[in-house]
Amino acid sequence: VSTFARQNRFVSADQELGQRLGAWMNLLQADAVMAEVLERHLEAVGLSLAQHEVLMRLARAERNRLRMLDLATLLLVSKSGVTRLVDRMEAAGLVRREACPTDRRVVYAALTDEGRRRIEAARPVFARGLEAAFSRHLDDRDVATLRAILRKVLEGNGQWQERRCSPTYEAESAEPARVVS
Amino acid sequence: VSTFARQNRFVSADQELGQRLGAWMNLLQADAVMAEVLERHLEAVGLSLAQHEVLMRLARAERNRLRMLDLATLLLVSKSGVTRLVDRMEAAGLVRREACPTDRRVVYAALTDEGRRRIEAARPVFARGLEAAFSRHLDDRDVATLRAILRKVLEGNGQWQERRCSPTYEAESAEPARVVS
DNA sequence: CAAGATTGACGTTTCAATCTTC
DNA sequence: GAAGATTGAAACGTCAATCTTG
Repeated sequence: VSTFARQNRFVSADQELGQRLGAWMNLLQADAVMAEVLERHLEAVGLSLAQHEVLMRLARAERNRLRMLDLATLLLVSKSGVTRLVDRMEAAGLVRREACPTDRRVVYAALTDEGRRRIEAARPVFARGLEAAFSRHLDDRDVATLRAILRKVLEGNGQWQERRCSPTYEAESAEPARVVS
Repeated sequence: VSTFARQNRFVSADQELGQRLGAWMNLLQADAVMAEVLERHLEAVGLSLAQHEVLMRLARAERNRLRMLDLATLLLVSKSGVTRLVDRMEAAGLVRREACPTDRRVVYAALTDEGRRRIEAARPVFARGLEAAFSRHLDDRDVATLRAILRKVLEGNGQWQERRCSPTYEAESAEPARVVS
């Protein structure tokens, strides 16, 4: 080890953090890399990653709609964040706001026909993006192991929620397109 | 994956996508949860997570300084992003811009005395944050496995760089890029 | 011309305050 | 008062254009 390394407190101090800091850095970067790949793939169908996730969440939700606050929770954004996101997507015709008849404080974000077409068109594209960023480099055991470890982290932080963390992609096409008046 | 499933492109594709999608969602959320815990811990020493990473990168760099562009690469932000970040941190007295005598296009971001004090004060706090968000829930094998898997993903995407991904890599080049003939 | 850094314009997200409804 | 949603102001980051230097 160089003289510099011995002089630098951080190098030795990092031994305490050990592999933990590295794991955190790798997590950050894997996230960034994968997001970039997915974003690039979704450009082909004119959706941002955020928009895609909104549509995906709505597509698999009961009656293809979610309360604004529930959507915010699923997307890991703030209340105002989801308001603005839905603003833009409503302007783009991808979603529609609906009133709740039983509680007038509640606003639903609902999938439009156009939104449904777009998420269905995006599906194979997104799958290919995930393949390119992820599957191509990992086997099934790796993926399962990764999920198990991440689950431990989330559960340890009291943040594991089946609905948010454990997707069952098949629900998306369970219902035929609904009539919209 | 069974032979039958492999023959059925729909089923096979969906099952695999579900696992991959789940892993991606878990990655996103683990990232968000850990970032939030770390931010909260760092509040005690008056640093944001982004500021902390700048100081940490500078603290371990040769001569405690880095070219703006190298810093941007390490932080996974754009050129202008690092300009703005250093603007704010310079105003806060945490870093200082320095000219490069041999190449006047280059600007270094360098640690100030105050910056050094702050990153040293932050070190145990950050370590506790990492412990709370991460280490507490995983054993050494989990961490090693996680890193190995994430490394596969990064390498597969051509984004593995020892310097950026491995915290024990001590030396940063303080010199301008070498000319390759 | 190419590399490094900054700037201006812009898009996105958050916080705090506000409004409405329960 | 509390819950749900929205709004204005501000923070933060990016892109494209620009400036300077090699």
